[in-house]
Amino acid sequence: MSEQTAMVERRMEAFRERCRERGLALTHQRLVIYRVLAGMEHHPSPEALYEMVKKEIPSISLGTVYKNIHTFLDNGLLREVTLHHGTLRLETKLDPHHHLVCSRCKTIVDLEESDLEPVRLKKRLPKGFRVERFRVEAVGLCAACAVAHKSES
Amino acid sequence: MSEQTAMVERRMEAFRERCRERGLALTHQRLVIYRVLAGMEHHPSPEALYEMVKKEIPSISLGTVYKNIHTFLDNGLLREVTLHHGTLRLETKLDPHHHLVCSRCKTIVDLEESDLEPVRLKKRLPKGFRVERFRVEAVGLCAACAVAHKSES
DNA sequence: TTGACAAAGAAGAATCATTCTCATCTAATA
DNA sequence: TATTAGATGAGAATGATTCTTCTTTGTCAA
Repeated sequence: MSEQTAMVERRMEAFRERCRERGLALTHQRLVIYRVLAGMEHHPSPEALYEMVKKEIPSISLGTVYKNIHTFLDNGLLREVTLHHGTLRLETKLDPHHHLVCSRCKTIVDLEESDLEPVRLKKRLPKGFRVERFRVEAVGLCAACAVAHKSES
Repeated sequence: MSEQTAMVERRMEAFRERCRERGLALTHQRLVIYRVLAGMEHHPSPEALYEMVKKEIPSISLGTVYKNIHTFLDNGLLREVTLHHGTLRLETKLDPHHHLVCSRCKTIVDLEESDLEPVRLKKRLPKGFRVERFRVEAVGLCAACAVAHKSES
């Protein structure tokens, strides 16, 4: 069994267990969606995932893929690679800097480059990727949301 | 004159100059769009920007705002706060890690946390923001795009 | 096992963000 | 000031995502 297959198997096991814990039905569609996603090297869009899944379940609908993506995200079975897809956000400050992002209200505030220890790779990257700059997002809760969050839970 | 106003003025001056250099007409709409954006603390969406600009130019159309945003981006007058807006990207790898992002073909590849010197703030943040984790994007060109880019220019 | 019920799926309409088209309009410059 | 390339406004078109409705399927108690 290859490294890759073993990894997919491990993730599927975790998936099944989590679904049981959360009372999520283990439908054929869900198993296929998750397995396909776990087996992909890159980070597909819902549409791309749908195309892959259709090879195994031709009758599946795009809506089902979207609905399950959200179910999985809500249950910590998936991660979004990017916060703030969905709408363009703009800035006129052009010198290098980073951002604080509130994971609850999605507000973005600047973080000066000088407030952060310099970001550095430990070693050269394989694969010939040429890094031009590092973008850092400090994800967390803004003051207002931290308060709201505490009183919720 | 406040710090803030002075900063906006400086950006407007740079804006005017850049437009002249690039042969971009200095229309009333462009000046207002840019000034409003430069004066905002946060990082608005096109829709939010449009709402602000409409207070000064009620007849402006949303299409004009979008078109100018792209003109400004193309000419280095604005930055997108987030790459990858536009479509959700997913991953099943749940342990902390970062990403390499090709700015040309938008491919995303994982970067292990252990490949990077740990990210650290130099000092406590003001404003009571509570950081939960750092997300780092190493932005650059993948091997394939680096080659393509060289032969283009 | 079976049957009832809640959860999940399929299909397609609806919505939201963004882009495009095209008929005016205007900034730049001669 | 007249010319004209480039810019705007209005609204249609597109692409991504969500919603609605009806049908089907897992799950669980009997």
